[in-house]
Amino acid sequence: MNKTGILIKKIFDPHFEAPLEVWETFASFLKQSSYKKNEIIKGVNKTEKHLSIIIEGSAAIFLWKENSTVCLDLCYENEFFGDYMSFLTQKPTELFTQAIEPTEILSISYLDLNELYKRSQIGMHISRVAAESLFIDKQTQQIELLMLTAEERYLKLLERQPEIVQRTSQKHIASYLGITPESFSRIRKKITL
Amino acid sequence: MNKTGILIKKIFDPHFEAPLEVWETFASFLKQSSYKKNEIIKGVNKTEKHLSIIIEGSAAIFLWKENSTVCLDLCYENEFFGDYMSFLTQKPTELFTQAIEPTEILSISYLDLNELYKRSQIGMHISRVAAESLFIDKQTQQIELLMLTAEERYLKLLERQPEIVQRTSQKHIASYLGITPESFSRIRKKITL
DNA sequence: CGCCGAGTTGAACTGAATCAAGAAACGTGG
DNA sequence: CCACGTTTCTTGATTCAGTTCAACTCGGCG
Repeated sequence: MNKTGILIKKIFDPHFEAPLEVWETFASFLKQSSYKKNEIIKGVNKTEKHLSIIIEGSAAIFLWKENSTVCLDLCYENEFFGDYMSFLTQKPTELFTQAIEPTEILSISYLDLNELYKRSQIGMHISRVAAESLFIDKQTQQIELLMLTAEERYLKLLERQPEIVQRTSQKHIASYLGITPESFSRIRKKITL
Repeated sequence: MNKTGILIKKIFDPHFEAPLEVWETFASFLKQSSYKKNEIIKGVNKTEKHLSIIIEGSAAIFLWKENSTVCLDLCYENEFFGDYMSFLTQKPTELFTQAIEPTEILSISYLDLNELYKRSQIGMHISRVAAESLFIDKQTQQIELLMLTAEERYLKLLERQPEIVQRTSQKHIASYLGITPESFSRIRKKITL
C-alpha cells in the first residue's frame, strides 16, 4: 500500500480516473521536498527542472523587474506549482518561485516525466491535465485583470479562497491582485467598514 | 498524398515530430469550415464543440459584459483558436468567438478528439502541446498586463506582429491591449510623431 | 530594549476612462 | 457610381482609480 499513490489519486480524481496501480507507478517517480518559509525554490534566470504539487503550505511565483516584483500566482495545497513556462521550454526565465509558508511538495523532474511518456499513456495524460488546468487558471486571471477593478478582484478572491487573507501577507496578495500594498490597504479598510 | 496532413505537419513541427502518416491520421478527423467577416463562430453561453487551427484569415475571442466586450485573443494563420476553456470543460461560457476577416479553419470535434485519444498517443500529444502553447501565451499576456503600461504593451505587440495593425481594426487591438479605442488612438498619435 | 519589515494613512500626481462632438472610411441600395 | 447611414477613428475636456512618496504605527524577534 502506497501512501503517495493514494494522495495523488485523490488530487487527480476530479480530472480523470485511473486505477490505483497507475497512480502508484506515477508516484514512484515523485520526490518529496521541504522548504522553509521564504526559501527560494527556483531562482531568477534558472531553468525549472520540476513540475510539482503542493501537499502542505504555500508558495508563490514572482516576476522580478527593476527593484520590484509582481506575484503571478499563489499556490496552496493540492495545486500544481512551478515556473511552468520554464519547465515546458527548458529555458531560463525571469520568474522565481518561493515558499511563503513552511512547505512540502511532491515533484517530478523533466527527465523523469519524459521517461514516463515513453512507458505509458499516464504521463502524457497527467501533463495534458496539468497544462489544461493551468491554462484555465491563467485565462481566469486575465479576464479578471481586464474586466474588474482592484476592489472587485479582491472580492472575488475572498469568495474563492477566504482563508488566503489569514495565511498570506497582504503585500503578496496585493501584488497578486496587481496593485500596490497601499491601495490594497485602502480597499480593505473601505470594505470592512 | 494528403494536403491537409502536410499542412498540419508543418504547423506542429516546431512543437514535436511525428511521421507524416501519423499526421494524416489526425488530418482525417479534421473538418474545414469557412466564415464570413464578422460571422459569429461560437456564441455567448454556448459550449465550444471544436478545437481549431486557423489556416486563412483571423478570428477573435471576446468576453461580453454589460453592453461592452473585451477581446481576450486575436488569432491568425497557423494558430490554435477557439473558446478553449469551454472546450475543456464542455460547459457554456460567456465568451464568444468571431471571424474578423474572411476565415478558413480546420477543426476537430470534442468527440472525435476523445476517439483519437483511444486510438493513439498522438491525440493526447496534440492536446498537450495545444494546452501548453495556450498556457504560455496566456501567461505572457498576464505578465504584460501586470508589468507594462498600455503604450509598452502596444510597442511589444508591434514588435511581435507588426502586420496586425494593417489587418485588424483599431478597436479590436485596443480591446486586446486592455484599453479604450480613444486611449489607443492617442498612443498611436504619440508614437508616430 | 531597539530594530526592522509590514501595514496604515495622507497628499500630490498620473495613466487611462469617460463623455461628447466631429471627421473619415465603409458598405449597401438606389 | 454616387448618396446615405453606420461604424470607426480622432480630438478635447473632465474625472477617477490607482500610484508614488513620505511619515507614522504596530508587532515580532534578535
